[in-house]
Amino acid sequence: MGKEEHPNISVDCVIFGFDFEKLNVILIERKLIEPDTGKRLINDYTLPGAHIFKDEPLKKAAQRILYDLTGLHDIYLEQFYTVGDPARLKNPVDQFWLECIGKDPAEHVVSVCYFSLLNCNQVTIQHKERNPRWYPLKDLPVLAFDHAHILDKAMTALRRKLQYEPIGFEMLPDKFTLSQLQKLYEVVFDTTIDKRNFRKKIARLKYLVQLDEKQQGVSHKPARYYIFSNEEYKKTRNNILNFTI
Amino acid sequence: MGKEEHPNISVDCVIFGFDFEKLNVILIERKLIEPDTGKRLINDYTLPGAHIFKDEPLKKAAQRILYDLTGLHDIYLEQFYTVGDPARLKNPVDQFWLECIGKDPAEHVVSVCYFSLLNCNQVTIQHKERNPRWYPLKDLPVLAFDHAHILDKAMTALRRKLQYEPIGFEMLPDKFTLSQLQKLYEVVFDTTIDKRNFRKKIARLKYLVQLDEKQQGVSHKPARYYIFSNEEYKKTRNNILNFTI
DNA sequence: CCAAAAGTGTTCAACTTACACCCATGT
DNA sequence: ACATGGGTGTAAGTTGAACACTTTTGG
Repeated sequence: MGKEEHPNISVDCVIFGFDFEKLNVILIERKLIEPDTGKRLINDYTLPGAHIFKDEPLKKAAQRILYDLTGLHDIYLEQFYTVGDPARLKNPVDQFWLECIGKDPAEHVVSVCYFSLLNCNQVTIQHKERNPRWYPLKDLPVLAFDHAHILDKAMTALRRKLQYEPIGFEMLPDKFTLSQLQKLYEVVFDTTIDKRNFRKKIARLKYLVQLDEKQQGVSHKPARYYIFSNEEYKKTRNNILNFTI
Repeated sequence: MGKEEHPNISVDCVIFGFDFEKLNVILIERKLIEPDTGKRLINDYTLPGAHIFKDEPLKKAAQRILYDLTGLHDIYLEQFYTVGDPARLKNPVDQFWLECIGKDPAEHVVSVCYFSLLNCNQVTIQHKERNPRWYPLKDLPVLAFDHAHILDKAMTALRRKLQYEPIGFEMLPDKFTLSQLQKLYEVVFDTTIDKRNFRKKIARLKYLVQLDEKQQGVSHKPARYYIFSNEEYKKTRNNILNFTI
C-alpha cells in the first residue's frame, strides 16, 4: 500500500511541445559511463516514465510524471496505447541498464502510454536528475527500449485526434494568432496549408473567437489574437458521420 | 513462467458481431445462486476476459480468449483502452464474486481491452462454462465490474476506426451485397443512409470489387456480390488530412 | 523605404444531399 | 399477380483547392 512501486506496471509519457516552429518531445538521458576508462557503456534517451505505485490509478501516475517534470497540473493528457510484450525490455543493453538501476530485469513490465500537449514556452522543465529536455521530433537521438515504437504510435494518435477534435490549442498560449495555429497544423501533419483557405475554414468555426487585442512590438503588421471557446465548441461540435468505408 | 496467471494484468475482449440486422456483443453469465434457498446472489454479465499468463504478450492473451470462445484464429483484433483504477473492482458484489472464484479481491487489476469484429453467422460460440452468447447492443443486460464503461469506449473506438478505415468487411462474409454493407454502417452509426448516395460512394472505391456472382434463392431480385480487395486498398488508401480544427 | 508577416476573394472542380421509379426473383 | 428487396440519375447546394496583391508595423 502507499508508495511501494508496482514491479509490473509502468506509465510512459510522450510529452509533445510546440515552440511556434516545430514539434518537440521531452526525453531523458540514459547514460552509463565506466568510471575508470570514461567509456560510454550506455548513452541514449528514454521517454519520461515511472512504475505506478500500488493502488495508484494509471492516470494519476501519468499526472505525477508530468508534475515532476513541469510543475504543472491540468495538462492535456490522453491514453493512447499499452505495450505488453514480455520481450520488450529483453535486449542486452536494456537488461544491463535495468540491473544497474536496481530493477529486476526478468520482470514482464506492461507500460500504459499517455501523450500530453504543451506549449514549450510556457513550461520550464524541472531538473531533478538525468537532464530531461526538449528534442525536435525531426531530429531525434537514439531511443532506448521500445520507445521509438511508442513515439511512433503517439504521433499517429495525435494526428488522428487532431483530425476530429480541436486540441491544437493545448499547444498554444491562451491567446494565439491564426498564423501560429496554422503553423501548428503544418508541423503536426508535415505539410503546408494555404493561408486563405485555412482562414476561411476558421471563419466557419464559432468556437474560435477573435479578440480586439493585437500583437504588440512585432516588426510587421500585428496579428489579431484568437481564443478557443470551449462553451461554443460544446454547443457546435459536429458529431460527423463522415466514413471513408 | 509458463501457465501461471499474472494477478494484476488482465485482458478483456469486446467481441462485436453483426448478424445482418443488428450489432451484438458476446457476454458471459455471472451467476451465483445460494444452494439452499435458490436465491440469486449475483446474476449479471461480463465481457470475456482473462488474466494474462506470466510472460504472455497482451495480444496473445486476447487471441487466446477469442480462440477459446470461437475456435478461430486470425480474427480482427484491436487494442483500444486500458483501465487501471484501483477502485474499479471494489464494489461489494464484485468483491464477493472475486472471492468466490478464488481471486484475491484486494489486488489492483489493470485490464487491457481489445475489440474484435465478427460475422455472427460464421461463428459458433464454444460453450465451456458460464454460457457465453451474443446479446444485442440495443438491449443489453446488466454488466458487472466497469464493463459497461469499457463497452462504451469500445463502441466509440469502433465508430472512430470505421470512419477512417474500411474494417466493416470484418463483420461480413467474404462475399457480401451492398445492402448488407449499408445496413452494417447504419447499425454501427445508428442512422439511416440513402441507398443511391451510398452506392455512388462505393462506386468510387476501387477496393470494393464487384463479382459476376449473384445471390441465389432469394425471393426478390438477386443482389450482386462484392469482395474487399486488400491489395487495391493498400494502393489507393487515402491518407487524408481532413482536420476539423 | 525596406523587410516581414497579416489579411483578404474568386473561380473551378469535387463532393454531398435529396429525391422516385422500374427490375428480377420466389411464392 | 404480388411481395420483396435490388438497382439506377439528376439537380442544387456545399465544400475544397488553387492562386496574388495590399496593409501595417518596426527598424
